[in-house]
Amino acid sequence: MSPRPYRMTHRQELVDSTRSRILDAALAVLVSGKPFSIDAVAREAKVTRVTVYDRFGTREALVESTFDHLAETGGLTSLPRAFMHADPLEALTEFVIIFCGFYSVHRAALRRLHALGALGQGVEGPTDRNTRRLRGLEILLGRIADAGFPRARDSDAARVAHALTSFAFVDALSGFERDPVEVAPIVVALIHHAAHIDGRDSSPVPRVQS
Amino acid sequence: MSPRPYRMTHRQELVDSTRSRILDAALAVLVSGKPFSIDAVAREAKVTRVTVYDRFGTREALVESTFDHLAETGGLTSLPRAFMHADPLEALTEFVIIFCGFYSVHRAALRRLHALGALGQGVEGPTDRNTRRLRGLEILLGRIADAGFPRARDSDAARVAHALTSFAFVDALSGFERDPVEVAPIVVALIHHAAHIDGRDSSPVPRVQS
DNA sequence: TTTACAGTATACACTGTGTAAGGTAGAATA
DNA sequence: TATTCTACCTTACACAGTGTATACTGTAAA
Repeated sequence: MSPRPYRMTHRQELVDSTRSRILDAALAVLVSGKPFSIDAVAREAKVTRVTVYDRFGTREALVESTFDHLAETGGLTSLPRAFMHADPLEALTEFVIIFCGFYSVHRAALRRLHALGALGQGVEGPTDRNTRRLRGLEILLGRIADAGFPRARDSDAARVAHALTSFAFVDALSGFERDPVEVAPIVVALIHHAAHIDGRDSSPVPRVQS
Repeated sequence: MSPRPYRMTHRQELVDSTRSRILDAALAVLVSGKPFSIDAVAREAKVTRVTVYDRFGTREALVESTFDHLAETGGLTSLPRAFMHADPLEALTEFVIIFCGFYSVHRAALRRLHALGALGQGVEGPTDRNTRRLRGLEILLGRIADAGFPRARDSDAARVAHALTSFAFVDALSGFERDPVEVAPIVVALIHHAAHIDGRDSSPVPRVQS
């Protein structure tokens, strides 16, 4: 009665392709402005509603997966480049710019995605997606601390930087007429202040740019 | 055929009371975590679903009214007090504290309310609720500019302060363990920096506190 | 050739939305 | 006091979306 072993190799590609077709469809529906229903997603993906439930189980899980899919395919892949700068301050700037660009491109989708996520009555515990940005900031601020701004390692600094680089804040700061990438310099300046990088009261004298 | 004139005096009180009973019920449902349905609100208000539609027309309008109801009855009434401080810097601090307190008390409701508002496919144009906070900040920053920090009147300053005092940012900054009122000092400090109140490069010398 | 599995087609129970029609009680008028 | 107006109720209906169950089809894997 034990089922015959069955390892999927070539076939897994088909499965994966329908999966990402569904996720792309979900994004398309989000951007379109039409109400986000499983039915609309399924139709857009040219797939049955049942298949969507089969892949993702619940509506909430589909939203979660769409979030991740967006992060993986939406432009955040260039993020490691930010960590390769020799100058940690430049690295931080690049980091912020990449995120603002990401927010800019997918603004409509992200707004609805965040709203849908907040409505799922889940306590919205810290997602790894969120903590990943926080970890990145901690690393960059650590390097900045090593470069002569020791207070950048304050526990507050990373927390504040995390909130300042959140989609919610960048979106609010951009308002209706501005593009998120335009406000990146403001975000960077605010982080500098929060991490005491603007040289007001950091004990060692910051490096003077020649 | 013209209807007899009918001015409601005493009766209007009853109408208003059911109206606010519905709005209180809406808040209760939001806080409870149960899905926000017209049905749940009606049951909580001991009123028929039809009555809710009668009062508010559509679900979206109910959400909007609930937002306003929260602002009117939820603690923002003490806001004028902030404008009575002689010292505009203290006024700004009080302003921020009042909003953070408001966010703190109604955090759960505000989260879901914002999510519901963002899902209403309306373009989410600037609500007066939002612009009212912006106007308040412009006034306070104007006074601060008059008090010796001219750059506080920069157009950017108010915009940034507005984003920094948004529920979205304060909520993100508070995270899961902190209370929104605790982060008020951080918000104030960031606004000071955005408005060049921290004395780094404002042309006239700021007042020295004796 | 046979089995396992992704995906389809269809149907059902359920919850929620929004509207319609007619009834009741009580305040506002005459 | 008798009448009219109106908030609110009861019931019902049409519709859209969610989530699950059942039986079928095509194809990759054994």
